[in-house]
Amino acid sequence: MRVRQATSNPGIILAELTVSTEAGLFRVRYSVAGLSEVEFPKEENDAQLPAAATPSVAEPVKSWHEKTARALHDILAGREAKDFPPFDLSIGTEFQKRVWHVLRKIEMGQTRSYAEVAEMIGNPKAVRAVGGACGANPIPVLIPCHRVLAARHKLGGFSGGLNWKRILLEREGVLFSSDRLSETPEFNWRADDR
DNA sequence: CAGGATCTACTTG
DNA sequence: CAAGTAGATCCTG
Repeated sequence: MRVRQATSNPGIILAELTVSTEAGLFRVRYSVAGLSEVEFPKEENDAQLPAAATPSVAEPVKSWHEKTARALHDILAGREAKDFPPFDLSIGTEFQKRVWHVLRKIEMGQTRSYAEVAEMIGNPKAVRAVGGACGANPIPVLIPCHRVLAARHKLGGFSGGLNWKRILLEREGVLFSSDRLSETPEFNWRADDR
């Protein structure tokens, strides 16, 4: 099996929009199949573009984007996101898609270890490969790869920068072993820290 | 074939 | 307890 997807051209982007949050400006992309990519705010993007509210986009994307924005805000605020846009995960390999699918089952506030995820997909020894699949997750936050920790509740890694993983987990009230504190500079988004 | 967002089991300060 | 080391394992490009 494992037929190489010759069709379904996943690379074609219909629209690239942004979602403005207290944590910065997220950049998201849509294909014909749905949300295909979420990018964490970068310092450069923070110098917000014209991005005046909701740009004019055709209807499929428009409602998808509303859901994306809402879900993003909800999760960042520590609230359960209920409504998601369709996801286009066609760029992934079968293995990665299996992992991403399982990640979606980890509810807010919960965590799993890379080893546990490996077991969930029925490939208990592919622990390290699971880490790779998490890192390849094209839709972070909405597909909660940040809820996967290393053994003994250590933080583990994160492609988008460990600080984001910390922030997201803290927002969800998850406790983790202070792995390594270093790694990142000043982050000042303090969404009303109570 | 080399390299990772790992893990377990030691061994050392 | 924190921090290395070694070997095992498996998916990817």
